[in-house]
Order: sequence, then C-alpha cells, then structure tokens
Amino acid sequence: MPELPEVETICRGLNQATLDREMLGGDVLLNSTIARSISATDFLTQLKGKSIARWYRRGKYLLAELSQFPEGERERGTGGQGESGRVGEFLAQTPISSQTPSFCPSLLPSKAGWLGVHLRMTGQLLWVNRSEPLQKHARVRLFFEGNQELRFVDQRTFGQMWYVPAETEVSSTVTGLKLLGPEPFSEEFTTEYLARKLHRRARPIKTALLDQSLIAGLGNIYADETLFLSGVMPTTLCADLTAEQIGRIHTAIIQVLQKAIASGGTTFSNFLNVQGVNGNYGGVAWVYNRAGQPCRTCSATIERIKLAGRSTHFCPICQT
DNA sequence: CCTCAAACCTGCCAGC
DNA sequence: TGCTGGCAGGTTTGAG
Repeated sequence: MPELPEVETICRGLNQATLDREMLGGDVLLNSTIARSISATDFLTQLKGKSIARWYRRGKYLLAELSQFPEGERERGTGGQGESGRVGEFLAQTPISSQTPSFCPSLLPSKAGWLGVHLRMTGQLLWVNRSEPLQKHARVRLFFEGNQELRFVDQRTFGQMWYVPAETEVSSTVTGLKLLGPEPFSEEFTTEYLARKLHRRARPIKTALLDQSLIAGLGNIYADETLFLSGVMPTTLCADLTAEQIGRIHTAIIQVLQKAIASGGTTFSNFLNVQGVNGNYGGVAWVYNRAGQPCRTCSATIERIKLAGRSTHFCPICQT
C-alpha cells in the first residue's frame, strides 16, 4: 500500500517522465474517481491543452502544478525522453537516495491550476505508451503528446483525482490537505513538536502515528516498523511515554522513511513505480506481516493484535 | 475536544 | 466445488 516512501518514489518518477508535454485529452472510465467538485467531462476539458510543470508530494497526496502549454513549443519533444525505455534508463542512472524529497511546504495558487491525486490503498499511476493494453482496473487515462499516457489504475476504487481551478487555493479543493500535520523531513517536525502533540493524550502511540494531522505520511506498515525500531509497545498510551521513548520514535520515523525512499519503495505490497516496476526495499520488514514468525533480533514470536481497526505487529520482548 | 468504529470497495483466502 | 465470512488499508464521517 502506498505510504510516504512509495508516493515519494512515484513523485520522482513522474518528475522525470511527464513534464512539459501537452495534454491532448483523456478518458474517465470510472466517474467516481474524479472528486465530486467537478464532472468527468469538465475535468478533462480543464486539463486539455495544459502541461505539467512539476509534481509535488504532501503527505500521501500527489500534486501537479499545471501550466498552459506554450504554442511555440508544440513541435518539440517527439521521441526522446518520453519513451518508457529511455526514462527507465534515466531513472537507473540517477541515484534516488541523493535526491531531495519533493514535498512542498506551501502550495500556492497556480495560473493554470493544479492536478491532485491520492492513491488510497490500491491506486497506481503508470506512465505508459497509449497502445498499452488496458488493465482491468484502469480508471482514468490522460493522453500526452508523443503517444504517451498517464494511466490511473485502482482495483478498489478508493483513489481520487482533483482538478484545482486556476488562482485557487489548492486545499480548498483537495480539502484533506488542510488536516495534514508536518512532513517528517521538515524542520517543523522535531522531538519537541512530537512530545507536545503526544502530551496527556489517552490513545495508543500506534494510533497516534497513523493520525495524519499529527504527522503526514505514515501508514500501517511504517508505523509498526517505527515502533519496533524504537523499542516501544504499540499499545503504550501517548501520555505514558517517556521523553527518551519519544526521542527514539522521532528518530525512527525519519530513519525508516529515509531508508525506504532510498530503496525506491517497498516489496511489502504490490506497489509499482511509474514504470510499472516493483519497488525493492532493501531490508525486509522487522515485524510487519510477520505474526507467528521469529523476531529478527531476539527470536521471540512476533505477535499481532488489532488497534483502532488496524492490524498491529510487534515483538513482545524487544518492545516494552 | 478527544477517541474510536464504521463505511467506502474489491479480491483473496481460509473454512465449511 | 462453491459458498460465506473475514481481512487488507487511507481517509472521512458520525457516534459516544
């Protein structure tokens, strides 16, 4: 399932493949994918003739700043960088770990509007040749010059796309953005911030880590991995955490996300990058989805419980 | 204000 | 074999 590292990986791939190409049209195969504020027809009408200036990530949201495609450059960009093979080579040459995360602290209104995407659980964004056979769960197709296509595939139909009109606050259309807490890699996300947000709270720390208004981007997998690396039991109430534990959690969040981004996503899930290639998370999960198996550190049996409706995995010895 | 559970949806898998 | 129920998970919504 796409969490911050997977969305970041997709964002970087999109920035290398999709920019500065005119959108010629598209096809909405499932109307409910387009967020309610606009019809599928209007959505496509608004995008036509525009191009993507740059992709940003905020939490698990993908946001493309649009620009009006310049008339004079219409003959440019045939062949070359847009073909899947070439882009794949380019990606391979660029060490992804050396890139700066592409989150955008403030999403200002744009002259040509924005395109927003949330993959939810099963969404995939693929950069393909337009002739690529249609997947069973293809939901939205956006056609670009050079016979290329940005295709949104989503088995469980929870994923969403938004069109944010020109000169409009992004968060007024993509309303979920308003509720997002700080990015884990931002200066705002400090141990002191975390301590303040957890102070006197009654809920378990695992639940708090999944709360996007506290910190943006963690999902079920990395929340469990974070707590293992911190040595903290997921059931521990926030109010009961020591300052030292909070410090370890803060460090572990950044560490686990950095490592996953550096390896281009995770193999925990059916995650595909924009080229349709499976991620290759270097390490294996410490605890996630390992119930009944021995802890990689102490060999105790990994346990699984339910917390706030989410499966939660931990080592009863290493985590206290 | 705070916390939690249900709902959204489809495919897969265990159990009968 | 074929059915049923549980489960997977990000976010929103509404109940307590």
